[in-house]
Order: sequence, then C-alpha cells, then structure tokens
Amino acid sequence: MEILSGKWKFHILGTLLLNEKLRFMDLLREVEGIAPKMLSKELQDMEMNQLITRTIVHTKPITVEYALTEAGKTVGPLIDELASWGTAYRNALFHQ
Amino acid sequence: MEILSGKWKFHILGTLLLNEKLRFMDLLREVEGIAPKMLSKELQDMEMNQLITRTIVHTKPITVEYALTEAGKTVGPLIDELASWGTAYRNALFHQ
DNA sequence: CAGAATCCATGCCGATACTG
DNA sequence: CAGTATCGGCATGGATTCTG
Repeated sequence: MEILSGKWKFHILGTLLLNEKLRFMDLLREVEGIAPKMLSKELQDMEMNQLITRTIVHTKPITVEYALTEAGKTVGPLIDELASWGTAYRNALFHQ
Repeated sequence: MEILSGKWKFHILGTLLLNEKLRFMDLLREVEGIAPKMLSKELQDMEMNQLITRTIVHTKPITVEYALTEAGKTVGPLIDELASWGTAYRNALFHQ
C-alpha cells in the first residue's frame, strides 16, 4: 500500500496505462498540476518499486522514456476497481 | 479517494467488515497500534462520509457502537482487490 | 468507557529558480 | 529536455494527559 501512496501515483500510472511510453515533459503535461519536483520524485519511487522503467534515449538533447513494467501493468484492474467503487459508493448514498 | 485516505481507514473498515458491531475499546484493541486520538478522528471522518454509523448505548457507563453502513460495506470488494493486487504485484516481481 | 485537549516531530507537497 | 536545489507552509500523525 505504501508503494502506491502519494498524491500523484495513480494519476501517473493511469496515464502510462493509456500511453505505453511517455517522456518527462509529456507526463508533466498530461498529469495536470504536478510540479517537476514531484513528478521526478514519484517516478523515482515507482522505478525503485519496479512499477515503471526509465530509459535514456541519446538524442540531442537527450530524452527519457517512462513505461510500465509487467508489475506496473497489474495496477490496471486495481484502478478499475477503485473507479467502480466510487460509483458504487455514490449509488449507495443515493439510494439510502 | 480522499474519503479513504489516512493511515488507518482500511484497517478499521476491514475490522468492521469482520465484526458487524464494535465498541470504541474493541476497535482500539483490534486495530493494533492506533492511538485513541487517531481512532476517534478516523471514525469521525468515516461517519461524516457515511461509511459507518455511531450509536450511543445508554448503559452505565455508556458505550458506543460502530458499524458499517450499506455504503461502507461496498469497500469489501475494494479491499479484496487491493489484497489480490498485492499478491499479483509480488508475483510479477518474482517471475521477472 | 469514550473521547477531547494539548504539544510536537516529521514529511509531504508546492512554488520558484537554477543546471548540464 | 530532464531534471535538481532551495525554501517554506501546512497537514498528518504520535504521545501523553485530562474529562464527563
């Protein structure tokens, strides 16, 4: 659970689930509101926990690509369940 | 998601899923390591969000019973998915 | 028993500026 | 482009004491 803690991890993972490979700037754009420092930190966390891979591409200037590992892809169903809980929760409140 | 934030909420909800009704002291015992202040605060949060009910029983001395609402019971599947993600995650790391 | 009050440490997170 | 450095606010959470 601490592996997925932090304000932005689910958002980042969700974005990577939809996009396969993304560069730092892409993520900075897609994950609305995140500051470079936080993005950097969350990415490092998740790389340490082997949820994502970080590959340097030696272009000029260099770019870095982030992608989900197989382990990282397992969060897909979890995010789905989280979303469907949200609706189930609202429904339960509504029908009571 | 902020509804379920906090260090102890899942633990408390899980305990209530197994027990139907519990008093404050019971929860203090069952949720290992939690301080009364935190238990009180988390319970208030969850009562506000209508995940649990709080009923005062006028015994001497008074006791208070906490139980899940219908909305609260919807976290069951979510906790299951969380648990099975844990194993899926470990499995993915192991087989790589 | 069920909590409220108080005090306090840590660290999460944000904004901004800077670097190779 | 892909970050790091620095500063600082504010919330989170812990320990302890007190109350009806």
